[in-house]
Amino acid sequence: MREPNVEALTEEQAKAELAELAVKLERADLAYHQDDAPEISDAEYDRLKQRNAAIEDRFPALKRLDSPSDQVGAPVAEGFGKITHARRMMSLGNAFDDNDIRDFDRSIRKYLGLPDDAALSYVAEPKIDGLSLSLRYEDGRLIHAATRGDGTVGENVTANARTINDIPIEISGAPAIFEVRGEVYMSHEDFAALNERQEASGQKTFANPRNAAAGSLRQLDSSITASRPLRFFAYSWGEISNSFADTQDGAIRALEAFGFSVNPLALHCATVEDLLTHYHKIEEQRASLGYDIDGVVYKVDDLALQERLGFRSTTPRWAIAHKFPAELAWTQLEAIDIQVGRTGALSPIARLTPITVGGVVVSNATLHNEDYIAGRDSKGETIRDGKDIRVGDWVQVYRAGDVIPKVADVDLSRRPEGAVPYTFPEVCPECGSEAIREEGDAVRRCSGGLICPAQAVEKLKHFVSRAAFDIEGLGAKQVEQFYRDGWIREPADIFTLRDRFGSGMQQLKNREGWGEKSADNLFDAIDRARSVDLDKLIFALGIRHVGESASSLLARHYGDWSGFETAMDAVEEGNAVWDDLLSIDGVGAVMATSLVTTMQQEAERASIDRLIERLDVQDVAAPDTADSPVAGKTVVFTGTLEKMTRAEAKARAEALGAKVSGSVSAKTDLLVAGPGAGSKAKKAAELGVETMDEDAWLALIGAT
DNA sequence: GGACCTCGAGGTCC
DNA sequence: CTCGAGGTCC
Repeated sequence: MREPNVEALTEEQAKAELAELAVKLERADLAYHQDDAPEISDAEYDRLKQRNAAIEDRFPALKRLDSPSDQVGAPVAEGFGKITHARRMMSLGNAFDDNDIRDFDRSIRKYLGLPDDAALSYVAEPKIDGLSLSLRYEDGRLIHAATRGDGTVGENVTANARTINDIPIEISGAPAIFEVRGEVYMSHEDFAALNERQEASGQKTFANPRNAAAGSLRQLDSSITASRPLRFFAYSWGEISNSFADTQDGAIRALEAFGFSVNPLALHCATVEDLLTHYHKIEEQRASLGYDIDGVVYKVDDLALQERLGFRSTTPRWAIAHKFPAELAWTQLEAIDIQVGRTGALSPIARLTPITVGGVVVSNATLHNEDYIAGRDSKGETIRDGKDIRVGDWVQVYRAGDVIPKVADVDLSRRPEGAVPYTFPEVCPECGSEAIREEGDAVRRCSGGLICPAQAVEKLKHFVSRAAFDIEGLGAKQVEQFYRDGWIREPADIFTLRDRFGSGMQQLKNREGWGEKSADNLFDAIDRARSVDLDKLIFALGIRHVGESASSLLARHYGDWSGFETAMDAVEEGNAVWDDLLSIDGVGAVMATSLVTTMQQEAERASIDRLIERLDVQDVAAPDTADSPVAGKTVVFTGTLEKMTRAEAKARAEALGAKVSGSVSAKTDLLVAGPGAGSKAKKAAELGVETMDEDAWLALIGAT
């Protein structure tokens, strides 16, 4: 098909085509360099490049930061499209010993209101150490495949998933809409062979099968993925158009019948003790399985109960991962360095003689805080038998959760002569200000505030981060560079960058990696960022204890910047504004104090005022209450609930936007009364509060 | 006491 | 992106 003349393109078409060209050219580059097997002819490649340049010439503003025409410093970006999961992909809670599992069973019984001796069965299966993938089938055909991503939005890796043998392109017998979830992994044998091939062809080898699988699935060129021996176990599902099983065990059998590989070690267990027996059996077989596993997953078998148990913010209540003990290794502690964070926290880092732990070379480990180094935990209790950590010591390290390197133990018999206990600095190593440890606080903090360069830089990094201003072309690295050069010292400086260098932009252009276009693009991105939602702005300020969710609460409460600002100016502990602030569900005294102290601190506030002048702050609308019959209502439960427990009733009501309270007052909108309701029902009647029974409530919220 | 959030940390890959 | 400690809220 012939493309339209460049002159005839609308800006929107041009943008779309540039995006397409970027992908095509990148694929071609990759195929050419990595594969020695170009996908398109040289002539075609040149034609695409020329067209890309022509469109960029006509629409200079549209030129991408990762433009294929830029030879230097053009990082690979957005190779994959995004897919929003129809159902969130959750992670699992972790357990580390048998007692954690008994607690898990107890808490489920409590939530469901089941007695200790009632039957409650589970399914146990190995936790594959790979990466999770969600496959969507419609009418039996694979529509797309998405990685987990942040759980809500993943990357579209459909083309790559199609190359995996264990993933059927068509299935039969499944519901019309069927999202299968499972784990992509690589076997030990295939991993070893792949690394041999990589080495033979002079390419870099992978540290472990997990990384090899992840790297292979995220190839932009699916022909490379096809050459990698990936496998897939199905174990779960997302959106389905109709139910296909009553139990977890039945679901696994059904997945198998539909044509998926399922793990042969999945086992239905009638009791917790059976789960633990199976765990230890799997642990014994671990080395001979032929693929990496990092624990055993337990799930409540009855799907109706899973439904009732539901989810916490990131994990289901009805499943848990029982992790294997971490691998340990001994190495020497060469030094202890101190890093200063955004809030001024001084964090000690162990510099270690590099050593391999769990398939990865570790050279740093966190030491948390000064008590941890001294051999005490936050409650003053002894850890590591009270042994302190000294520079020069031989220390045992492991990767907690198979990720974070930590120091587990110290070998006193090998302690070098003359080793002295570590003295934690009482002065900030970055700015020399006093570092103060508040009573009852585990961390020591630099008191320098804005004068501390480390804090200033970390605050700026936070300001431009993804969840805050998210300015394209201005990442952590650039911020550091700009700070060092004195161009950006506080957030407001970002928005005057163009004015300052508008005419003398030479300085920026002359810098390595910055062409005229990329500088222009940066300024355009900054201009776009001027229009910012109130919640993102509050979050960006980087106030201690005020994170993403608190910022959103505050923004919704105050609505616009002037409302927020007025309140912050007027608030005083104990006055009406203070009470109003604390009335926000989720805001307590500590957060409020931190917020108010910061907003009323002169230097800090002046900096914020300078910033606001440069911005166009967007109001935040009140939460959408349209789709829930009880949103915003205050509900009280009383009497015996027969179909659900208190905790369950509360969680469900809150999920629908209701506020659940313990006692009836004039503020109460609705009383749900079971049998045996007493004084509360009476009081509700006196106050004229609407009252209904459990069945009416369930009908109201559309549950059965 | 449990759930949730904030914060800070290191490691790997594209 | 992951995890865990510490802290907070309910």
